Amino acid sequence: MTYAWLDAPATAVADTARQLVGWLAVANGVTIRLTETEAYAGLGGDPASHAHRGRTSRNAAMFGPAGHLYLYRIYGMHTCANVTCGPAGQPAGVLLRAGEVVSGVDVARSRRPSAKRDIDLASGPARLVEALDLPLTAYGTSVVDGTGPLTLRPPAEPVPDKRVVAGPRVGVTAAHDLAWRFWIADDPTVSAYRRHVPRTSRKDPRGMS
DNA sequence: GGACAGATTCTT
DNA sequence: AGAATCTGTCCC
Repeated sequence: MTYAWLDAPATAVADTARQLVGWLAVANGVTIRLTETEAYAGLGGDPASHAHRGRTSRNAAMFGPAGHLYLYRIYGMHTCANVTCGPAGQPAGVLLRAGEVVSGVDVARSRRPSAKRDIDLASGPARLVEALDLPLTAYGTSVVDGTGPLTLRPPAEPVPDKRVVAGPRVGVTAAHDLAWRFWIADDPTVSAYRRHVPRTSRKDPRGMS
């Protein structure tokens, strides 16, 4: 399968993020309708991007062709999923921030025992990955040709523009002015927006003990 | 070699 | 508001 965004330049990553709102993410018996996405560029223009400092073993997938999984571990315990955009050599990606489980709810619940309500099953990037049970071994696999565990499918009807809101990215200080987060207005599965706040109490701030 | 902050989530 | 807990980056 081929889609227009697969051939879009990396500079169009925000448009791609917008388009992917409403798409279906299918993996391991669970289907999630994406309600929230976030765009990340790379070299040069986007200090918040993992690719901003150049290629590493972790972000290598972002430097590859579009339509592949860039998975990364965050805070030592959670995994987040991006879909790569742009041609090889031009890093860009769309973070799958949240979605609504539309099939396989029982399976998703068993993977997310802490979720109190169904709308909490995938209401965050790490929650979404856990609901889909995407292992790190799926790193770099295609999301459009069926060879990997995750497949992205377009919705029957695109989400109309008037239903999609754009705003600042979550948890990001750099480039705070960019409205590169997209979500469906009033959707209960959209992750709660939190202004970036530095971590507290990593160590005794006074150096006393 | 070491300190630190982070595209988070869950519990107090 | 704090904890769990790993890694790239920056600064010795």
